[in-house]
Amino acid sequence: MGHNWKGRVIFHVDMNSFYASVERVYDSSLKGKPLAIAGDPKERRGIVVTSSYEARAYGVKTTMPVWEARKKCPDLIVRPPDFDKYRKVSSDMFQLLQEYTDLVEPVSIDEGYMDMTLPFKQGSTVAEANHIMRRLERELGLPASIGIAPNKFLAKMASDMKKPLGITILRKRDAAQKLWPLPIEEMHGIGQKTADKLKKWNIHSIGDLARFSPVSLQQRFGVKGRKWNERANGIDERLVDPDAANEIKSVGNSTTLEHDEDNPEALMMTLEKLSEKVEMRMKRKQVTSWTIQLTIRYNDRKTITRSKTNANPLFTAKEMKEQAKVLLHEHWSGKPVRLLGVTALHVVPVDQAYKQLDLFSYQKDEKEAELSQTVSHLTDKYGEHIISKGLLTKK
DNA sequence: TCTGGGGTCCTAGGACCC
DNA sequence: TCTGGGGTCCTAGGACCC
Repeated sequence: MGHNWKGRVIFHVDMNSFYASVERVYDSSLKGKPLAIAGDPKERRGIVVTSSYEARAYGVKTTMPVWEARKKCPDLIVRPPDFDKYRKVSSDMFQLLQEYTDLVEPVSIDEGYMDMTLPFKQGSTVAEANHIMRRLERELGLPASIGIAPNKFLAKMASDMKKPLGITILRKRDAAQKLWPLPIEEMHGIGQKTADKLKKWNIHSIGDLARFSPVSLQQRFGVKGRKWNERANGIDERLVDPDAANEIKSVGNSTTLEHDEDNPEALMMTLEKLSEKVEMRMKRKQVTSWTIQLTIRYNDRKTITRSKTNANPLFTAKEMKEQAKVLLHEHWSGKPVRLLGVTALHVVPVDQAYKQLDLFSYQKDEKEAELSQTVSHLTDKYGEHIISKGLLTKK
């Protein structure tokens, strides 16, 4: 009965049909009805993003086209997604979780890990999870499921076991009974492609994976293969990292065109709009980037990406637009395009980029002209206060 | 008259440098 | 005269997740 000082207590909090639940908070007439959040079918974006449990009972599933969902469930109510609203509610939700511990790691808009090892005494774990679940429901109107386990992987698998409004404890010693019977597709991190490959090795369940030779798995699938074997055996050392979500790596914007497009002017115009949106979001996040990536999906769904890394960060929408246009000009086959995307890669905070640039230029005099140009961009975009912290004061 | 949009991580080859 | 080995960066694609 002594305190298990070696083990961790990890929660995985998973909101149930999050977007649909949020819509119901704002419009109570949607309660108890089959509801799907989906894009506009007229714009070819009509796929189901989330659906209520009432809709799921009819066979409505995520990524299903709206026309197909309506065929399965004629009374289906369809609402367009409102991501600004969801982001706001999501931030309320994480704030509530942070009342229990600082060690909250958001993994997506509607789920996160909590390291609950320290905040309270042994024995109160389930009560604490209950408290969180009830408050999410009462104060925010949102149903959630919580998985409790000694590590992230088991907590994640546990939160899936009882939905909606479920609390599931999954200890390492429960793995054989509760985890191993599950089909391999249900393991987090294993998708259809990998499942198909594993089945050729006669690995059909998580238990099969747990009992399989880790050496063989590593030989065939690399480090990933060994990790699958470990996780299937209930082993996962990854820490809950509250800062993980702040370390943005890329910012992108893409759109499926209303119809397949082969008119270069129309494509260029779309590219401009996409670049402007990316630039706006980067500005809001106070980040910059050296690399621009263009994504083209053709009408046969074949998708290519082409990227270019610059000597200097691309600060303005104009520069990003130019870069994206050059990439399109160089790499577009001329065939009709289904989707276009612009993504800034290798994203870093503006102040950090500025420091790197400073050091670089300090060492190379011939970069002086380029630098002062960049500084003026910086000044335009972010104001004097950023500049004054660094290079200009040195000069 | 199918299959969105936002991401992350990993792999692998080639260039380049020492 | 026929050539190593390590490290890093860049690029492209693939798999996966929500």
